[in-house]
Amino acid sequence: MSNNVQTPSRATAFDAPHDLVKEIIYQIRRLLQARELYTKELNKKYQVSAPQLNCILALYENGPLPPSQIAKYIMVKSSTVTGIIDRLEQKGLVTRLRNSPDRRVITIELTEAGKRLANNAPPPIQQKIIDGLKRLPEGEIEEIVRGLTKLTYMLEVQDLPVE
Amino acid sequence: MSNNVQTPSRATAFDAPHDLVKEIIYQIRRLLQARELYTKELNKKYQVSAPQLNCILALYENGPLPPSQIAKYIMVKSSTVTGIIDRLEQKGLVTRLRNSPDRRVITIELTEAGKRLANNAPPPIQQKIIDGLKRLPEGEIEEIVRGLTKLTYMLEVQDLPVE
DNA sequence: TAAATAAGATTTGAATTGAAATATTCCGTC
DNA sequence: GACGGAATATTTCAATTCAAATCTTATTTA
Repeated sequence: MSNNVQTPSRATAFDAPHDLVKEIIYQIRRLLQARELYTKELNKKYQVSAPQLNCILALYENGPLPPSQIAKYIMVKSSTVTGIIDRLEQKGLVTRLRNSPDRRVITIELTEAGKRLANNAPPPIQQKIIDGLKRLPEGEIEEIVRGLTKLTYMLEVQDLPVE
Repeated sequence: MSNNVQTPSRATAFDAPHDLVKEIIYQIRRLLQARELYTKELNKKYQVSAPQLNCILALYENGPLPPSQIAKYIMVKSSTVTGIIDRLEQKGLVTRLRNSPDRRVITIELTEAGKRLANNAPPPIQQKIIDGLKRLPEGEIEEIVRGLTKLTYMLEVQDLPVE
């Protein structure tokens, strides 16, 4: 992936849809802030943050995984996963196992408490989005997906570096 | 805004567009990671991060502002702004002024170096989107805006809490 | 006027994030 | 078997983010 910083080229009067672009940037920033506020709230009420919850759900859906795999599922670097696992382990929700023939690999496994949490967990994003989308005709949902996909494609994260 | 964590209601087979919802969550996560990778790269090449740059641009476009106003422009809480200003001040790009009759208020002002940076600034993440969007017909851009707006509307972040 | 309240900025503390450096282990080649 | 490189996990470091608490200053109320 080429994530290169480009040479400055400030928008001019000739950039056709400049206001629309501003609107898009603005909406993206809103999405991200909503996400951030939600994870803080989650943490207060359930003592588990969104990244931690995503990690738990990845393990619940896929079985025990090494950190490198978790990183791919939840789309963060593996150095980030280490910290998340640390905190989940402190809470007794996961355990680190060294049971692979390859002794570089460790396996992260849900404890019983971790499985219980996975079953009763709040959704990893606002229920509002899920509920809101349920009320839309499938065509509109597809439109949203198309739009987002175009954006991520522009950002060249289609092929996220696997590290 | 009520951003409350709602009672768990895991999606079931009866949730029609479940995979599409997952796809949406996935794409949002991608947007976030793209933003994060970009800001690291920016920081390495220009010694200024994306939030710092956005702060500089907000000041450039609107003139000197107090931290509380900057927070609104770049959509973060004001305690976050304090840290950003600290680092910009250390780099000599902005200065804190106490020139308001209300002595609680401080004003952040660009230095000459700060103005130079604003003029020659590397593009914030926007530029990639701008360049990408230039190649799309206006109708598709509007589609993207519509989709994002629907999402943020669902989150009821239309009225982001001002703090 | 005195006390309570509000507003603006900051401090503190915890979590996330990724780059870079560091171990540890494995694997191929010599 | 020894060495060099690749893979896996971790550590370290700096930046961002927000909530909550704190400090200072204004404003309102009693």
